[in-house]
Amino acid sequence: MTDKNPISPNSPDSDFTNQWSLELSEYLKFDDDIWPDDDTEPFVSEHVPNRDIQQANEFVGDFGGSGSQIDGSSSRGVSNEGEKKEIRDHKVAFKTKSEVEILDDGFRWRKYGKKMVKNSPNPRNYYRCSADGCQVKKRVERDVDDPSYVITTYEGTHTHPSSH
DNA sequence: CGTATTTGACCTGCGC
DNA sequence: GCGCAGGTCAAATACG
Repeated sequence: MTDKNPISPNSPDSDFTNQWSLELSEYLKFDDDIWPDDDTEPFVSEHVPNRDIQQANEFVGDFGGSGSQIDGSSSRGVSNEGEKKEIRDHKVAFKTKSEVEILDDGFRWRKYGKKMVKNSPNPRNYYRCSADGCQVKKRVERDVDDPSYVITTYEGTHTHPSSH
């Protein structure tokens, strides 16, 4: 990776600077709760000028696939400490139209895993916040029907200012 | 030199 | 009980 944006060679990057110059197509929500619409926003706060990503309204519940539920909370190995806090499982999935998955939302993400989903020929990337204490996780996967679309699933809530 | 990224291995949960 | 699917960690490597 020599470039930060390995996009198509013939695409005019005029609009593809390095921000969210894309259009939110669908907005998926999981769980009963959602981030506060006025505080501690996971991303796109004051860093992104193109903040036209307001509450869409496209509910897509079939994202979970067939029986595949998004779950990542499990006691690792020999854990027994009552770490079950009030931390709600803020699981939010965004379907964005972009050619790159490395969209800079103002936070630094460190890739910690790549897996291939059985329902898609596309790999799924797992990112985690680089900030200390920030246990926010991000999951990026390409759409099966529209490879031009990227499904980003955010898990958790940032607790530190964007150090970017 | 430090940080980010990579790939494979390994663990856990569920299903059959 | 084993296999599958999905998720996570860890060591090595690349790059700034």
